[in-house]
Amino acid sequence: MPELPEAESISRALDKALKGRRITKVEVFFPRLRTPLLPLLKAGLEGRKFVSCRRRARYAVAELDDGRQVVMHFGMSGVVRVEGAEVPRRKHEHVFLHLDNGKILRFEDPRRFGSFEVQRKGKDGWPESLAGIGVEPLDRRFDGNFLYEASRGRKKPVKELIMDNAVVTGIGNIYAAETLFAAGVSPLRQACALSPAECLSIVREVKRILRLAIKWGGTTVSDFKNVDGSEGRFVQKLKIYGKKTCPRCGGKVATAVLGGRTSWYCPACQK
DNA sequence: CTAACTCCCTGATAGC
DNA sequence: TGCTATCAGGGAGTTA
Repeated sequence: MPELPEAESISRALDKALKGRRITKVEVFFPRLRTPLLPLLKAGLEGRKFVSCRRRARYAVAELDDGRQVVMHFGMSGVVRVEGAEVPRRKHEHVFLHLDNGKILRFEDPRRFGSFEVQRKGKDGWPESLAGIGVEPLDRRFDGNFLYEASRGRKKPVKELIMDNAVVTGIGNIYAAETLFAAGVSPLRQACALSPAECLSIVREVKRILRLAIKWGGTTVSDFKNVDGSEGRFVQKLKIYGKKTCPRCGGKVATAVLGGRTSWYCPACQK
């Protein structure tokens, strides 16, 4: 499932594949994903040229030469490819943007949790629809002090706090679990009970693990594929997510449901 | 303001 | 073997 590192891999690949390419035709094969797709047909995209693609949170944001942005979210099962018309349309490919080099930007999403929209650019250079979301986890502003301040007065479990996109963006279930295991902090701990040192440790591990995962091309768990069809290799590096025994102490890994998501943790190593 | 809930969706897998 | 039930997940929305 695409999380931040996957969105980063995709955005980098799309930046190369789309830069300078003009859209020649738009096709939509399903009325909506998480949001309606039909507005794409009326957006006047034909003739527009892509100038870049960058990541924000778990979105890939491809900018057009008129200042608007194609904003993609991959949900659980979203896959974007750039390939030719000789490949028959797959069952769950919902959007085609034909390009002036004969290739097609194709968006596939069987579970339709993703989104594919055209947005106006806001004052901060990012889509208006993303205004007000939290800080990027790899930004300098996300530091131990930031997390400590953000956790004051918050009684929810720390795992839910670091997965809250209004606080810090793009940390999904897998990376939250891996981070808290590396930091030795239980996902169940109330955020307001964290010490400054624990906040610093969590922040450091978030950054270390996300950078490592980006380097490894993301995590392939079931659905994720890179733009070139390759699978992320970070899955080989997972230490706690989906595991039965703790790689550190050999004890039994526990699970708990937090915020509707299964959390894996070692009760002996994470306090 | 926070917290706790629901909903959206398909495919893989488990169980009978 | 073929059915049904369960689970996976992010983000938006609602309610208290």
